[in-house]
Amino acid sequence: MQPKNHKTEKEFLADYDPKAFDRPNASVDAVIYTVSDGELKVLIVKRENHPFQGRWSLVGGYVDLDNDHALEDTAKRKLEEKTGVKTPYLEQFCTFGNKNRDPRCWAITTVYFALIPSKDITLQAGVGATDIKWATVKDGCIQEELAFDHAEILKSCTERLKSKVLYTSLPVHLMPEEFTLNELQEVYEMILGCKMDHKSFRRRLLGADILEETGEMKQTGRRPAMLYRQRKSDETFFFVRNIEGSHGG
Amino acid sequence: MQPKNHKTEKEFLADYDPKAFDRPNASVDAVIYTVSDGELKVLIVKRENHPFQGRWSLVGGYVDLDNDHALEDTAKRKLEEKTGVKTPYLEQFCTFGNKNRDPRCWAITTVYFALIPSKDITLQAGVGATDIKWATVKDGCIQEELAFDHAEILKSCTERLKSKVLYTSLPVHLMPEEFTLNELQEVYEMILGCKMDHKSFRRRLLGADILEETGEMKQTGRRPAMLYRQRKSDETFFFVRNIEGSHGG
DNA sequence: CACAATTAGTGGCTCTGTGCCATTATATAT
DNA sequence: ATATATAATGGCACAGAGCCACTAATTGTG
Repeated sequence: MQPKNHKTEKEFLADYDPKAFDRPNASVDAVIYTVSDGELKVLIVKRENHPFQGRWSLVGGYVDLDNDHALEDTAKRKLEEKTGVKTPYLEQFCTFGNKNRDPRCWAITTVYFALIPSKDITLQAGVGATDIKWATVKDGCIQEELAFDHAEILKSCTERLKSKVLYTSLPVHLMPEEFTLNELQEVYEMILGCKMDHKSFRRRLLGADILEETGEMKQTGRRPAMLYRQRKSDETFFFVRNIEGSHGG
Repeated sequence: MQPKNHKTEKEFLADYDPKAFDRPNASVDAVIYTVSDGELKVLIVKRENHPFQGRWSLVGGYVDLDNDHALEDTAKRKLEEKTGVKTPYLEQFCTFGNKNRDPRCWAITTVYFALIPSKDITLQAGVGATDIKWATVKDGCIQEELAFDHAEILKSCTERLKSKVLYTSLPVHLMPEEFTLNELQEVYEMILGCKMDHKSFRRRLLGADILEETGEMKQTGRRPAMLYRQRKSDETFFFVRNIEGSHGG
């Protein structure tokens, strides 16, 4: 069959104008989680510009076509701008795209989620934001009203986080350098919203062989607890069985 | 803090020009799987236009800003155009975006994957394609050379499919209206590339309560086998434990 | 210095779901 | 009848989770 277009590929590319077509407006957002004061928190910024001027929103922005090599770089760049963290746990969650989510036009946003320890982070509002803070996540929601469909994004992203916590070692990425097993368990419980059995939890985590003893003990005022750290190979562990809540939780 | 922009949101929206900014070129692709002749297959089309004119590619295209309400509608529309199937199992897989994947410009594509039974499908090349066919997937690859980064997309998408098959009832969506448990098991084995134990498989699938007996038996020339169909509530079942291959597979 | 209180960690049992492999059941072909 | 092929079940072992009582180490109190 004879193609309609008689140009060579080279000629075609030379003549191509990306702005000649109507395409969705593409952006990147990041749901940045941490744990502090015994609560799951998410990073939000106050929007400097329209639309939703003055409203809180997730951290996000547009791809820098010259300097971002891939989508993930946009997410990493935004995260580093706001928190200074360079090597977070970062995972693509989902892409939301429809006609109504942005009052300006048909818009899509690729959402990443990040897990970072809360220590040593100094927040910076940076460009496009007049304020920045951690908001407490309860049942996938926060008190602050969010711009665009960000409340819905946060909700479904938190659902995804919860379901992955059932069969992975993800919460390890929320911990500081050194931590006790009970502290780790508390983070699991906080995310899942239910208590877990000590014995099962220890068996599971220690059996995964992803942690190593530091040799130091944490002095808590009661019986000291062994301190652990992540092993070098910081790959997420996938358990073959889901964990359950217990104690009627 | 006083915002720089003194327009009202209404004024801002009235003045907004989506084409004033450089954004990635956003598209949608679909990895459409089926099973026939005892093989896993994926739908590919031959490109009518530049770039990669004449090369095979995954089914895909651009969002119709007027008629597609959401990203998923674009995937559904493309799938129906090519196969006539209106209600496939369709799931968002991942969004690929970087500077180099399209020779024209910074491009992102949101990839969906679909599972459809092979019966009653008549393929239509449609607009933008000069040919269309099913290609056999082996180890996540097909023989035909694919345009853009579609080979990589197919590979990682097939990996995702495999990993989900370990703990879900997804393959049910590849089956015809009525099927035997052994036929379903063969599809599992084909996707995973290893044999499974009969007893475990039956226990698992029947225990999930997602199938119902039709009452009819399939006449195979040997002992007849019970025919099953999906129950009405066609939600994917998530097992709490992964299944393993066996028999040294 | 005994003893309570608190937190860390283990022992030992049951239960569920899977792996494994032998056995029974039902059809056709000769 | 007997062989053969496919369908389906029986029965046991094993891994990992739930459960709960127990031991261990520390501090505070009389």
